Amino acid sequence: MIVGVHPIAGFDKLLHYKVPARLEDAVAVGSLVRIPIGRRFTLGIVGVVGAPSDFPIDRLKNLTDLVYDFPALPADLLELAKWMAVYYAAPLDGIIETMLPGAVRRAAGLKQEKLIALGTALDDEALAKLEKRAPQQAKLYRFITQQFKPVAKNLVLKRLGVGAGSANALIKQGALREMSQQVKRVAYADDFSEGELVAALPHLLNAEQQAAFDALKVEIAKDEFGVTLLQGVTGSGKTEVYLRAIHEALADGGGVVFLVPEVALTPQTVARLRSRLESIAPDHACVVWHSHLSEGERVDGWHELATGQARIVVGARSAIFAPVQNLRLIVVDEEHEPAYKQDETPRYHGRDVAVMRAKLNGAHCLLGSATPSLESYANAQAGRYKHLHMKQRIDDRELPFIDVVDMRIEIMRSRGLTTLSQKLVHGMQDRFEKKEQTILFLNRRGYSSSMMCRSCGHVEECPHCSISMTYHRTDESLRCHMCGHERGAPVRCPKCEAPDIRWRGTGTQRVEEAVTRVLPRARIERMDTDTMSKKNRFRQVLSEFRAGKIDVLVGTQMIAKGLDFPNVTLVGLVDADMSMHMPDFRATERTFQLLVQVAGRSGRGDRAGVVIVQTFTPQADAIQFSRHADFDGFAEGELKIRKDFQYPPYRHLIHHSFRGPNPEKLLFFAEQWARLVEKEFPDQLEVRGPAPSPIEKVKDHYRFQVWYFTHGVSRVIGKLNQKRREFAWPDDVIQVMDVDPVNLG
DNA sequence: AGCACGCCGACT
DNA sequence: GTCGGCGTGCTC
Repeated sequence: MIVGVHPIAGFDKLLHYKVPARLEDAVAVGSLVRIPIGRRFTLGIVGVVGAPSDFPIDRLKNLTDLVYDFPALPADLLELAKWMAVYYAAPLDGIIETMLPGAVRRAAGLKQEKLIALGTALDDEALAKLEKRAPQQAKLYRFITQQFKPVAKNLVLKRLGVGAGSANALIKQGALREMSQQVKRVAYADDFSEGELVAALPHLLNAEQQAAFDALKVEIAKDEFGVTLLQGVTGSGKTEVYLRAIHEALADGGGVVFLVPEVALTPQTVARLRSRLESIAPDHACVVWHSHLSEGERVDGWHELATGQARIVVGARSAIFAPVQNLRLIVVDEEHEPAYKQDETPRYHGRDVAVMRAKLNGAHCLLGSATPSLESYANAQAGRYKHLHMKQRIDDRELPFIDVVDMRIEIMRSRGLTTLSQKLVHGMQDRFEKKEQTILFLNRRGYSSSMMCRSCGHVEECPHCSISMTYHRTDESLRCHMCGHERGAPVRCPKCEAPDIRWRGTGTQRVEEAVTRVLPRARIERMDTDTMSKKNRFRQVLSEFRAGKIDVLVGTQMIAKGLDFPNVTLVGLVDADMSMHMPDFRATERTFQLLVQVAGRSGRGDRAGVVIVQTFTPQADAIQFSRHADFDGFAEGELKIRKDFQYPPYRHLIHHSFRGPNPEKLLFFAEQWARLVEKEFPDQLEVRGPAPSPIEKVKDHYRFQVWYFTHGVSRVIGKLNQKRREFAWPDDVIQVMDVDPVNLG
């Protein structure tokens, strides 16, 4: 029997090995095996059974060992890994590595045992000397000389009552040899502790939940691939629908993966979910999977799933790689969350991988969100996903005190450039007098301005990137900070021809200045990348703010990192719409939500915390605020897009980086790349900015980068990989840095 | 990733 | 003459 193995050794090539007769029955596709490679040993995953086509069979080596007698990377995960390698232009071995828990990669489960055997034999004289000077050592030595094969070190020492020191001394002088061998660990004792079974009441479903569940039940019963987008406002009880669907899949004998964003994996959440799931399927343990588990815990859970003792896993992003058998359902909660994206190679999106894994297994994938991502929404609109709605809240709670200020009116009133509305200014002054605090949020740093039409609200955006163009005073131009697109600054509005163009100063610096003007005695601190360059500054400012030494904090996204400010009773979103024009508007949305929570928590008696939202465009009417708690109390206050909000169409922004040690070679790649784009992708690919970018030196290697937009990621990357082979580019020369959906209005 | 091989400058 | 720098290529 001959098998092809993917080594986990830092390179990406299928190597073939002969399988020793004793292992033939147990080795199969997906097995984790130990292989000799060069003069060392590593682990590898069996990828195919069969002889190589381009390598002489008589030169094949034997594989050394089988680590587990079950497939460590089941066929579906191996397929998934191959798909990911193409889709994310990442080396396959790296992907396989991320799919396996670290301990498994190091062949844990195999206990190391030290053996000792005879080394260079001592002559009689030396033995006699030893006998006299070190009787313990002599005793051990004599015992070993009587053995036919190496013996377990700890066993022998215990039997003979000899200390480890004696053995080590003999080993050191060469009379004995020490070696280690791996021993199969005894199967895990099934001792998962009975978590207090929190009263796991089967909640009654309301009409909407029931309708959603009925629809899902049909989908799951089909036993074929499909995706459902469950769009339900927060508090509409999505979780209960998930649980019913999971029950359905488990009852069918299937396996389930339940993904949640990492932040949602609090101990309470996990405990509650776990007790509910285990009451649904009492025979099957629920494995919890996240980055804070100890290595042992993770291996145990992995083992239970891989052997079929457990059929359901709840976890963050990487839980999508759990070796769940007979997969029938994957649930991705809060599918829009950016936490599903991995920011290191291999860069992948947990939700997209989930959809693909469902496809490979003929399973159903359920995506849930109150505010679906653009790509999921677009897929639902296009009919590729089934779209379910839940619009009704289970319990209506009071709304936070949220004021939306129309800045167009504000500007007319003040007849000039306005950064802070009257309402916000009065609010801040009031807080200052009461010794309470204010946070002003604006996700643009610096002093730069953007152009905006005063009569129609039009914001000039980059035609390629959809971000607002930045005004550069030096040469009277508008520039895109993303792709470098440039045009002369217009005199009248490009849309309605009105001459009322306003150059809005919306950077944090300008906000800080404005606050100083209206609150001259207040202590103001600005927090953005410009001011936080020093390492400890960030923590220092946050702790000072918390201690009340700062009255007003002006900041960008980064203030969302330490949001525990009980004395903040006013939050100002200085420019709500500009934020919504940014490509990463969801991150901004998230910051909004967190800030609304801050205000929601800090009410004073009968006086609720206040959020003042400043906005210029009618589009902001689509922004709606609400305050309520989800099932786990995770969201206390939330901003969301109103349900009839029109999602803009989207494309993907792809960022590739080409790297290598040789600049001349890289230059050659760059030229080939340019020719490739010209010839192969005239309509699918729109390369932006200098393409390719100049070659630059980074640490010990060189690189150039390319950004482009595309409607079909897999098509383009597939083509690119094909060309890579044709051009004989090295495997690792291309790296996908990022694949991001971009909204283009 | 390791490791060998091979091609050039420095030097016990 | 050899030692050793790293650039290049291979590992079944």
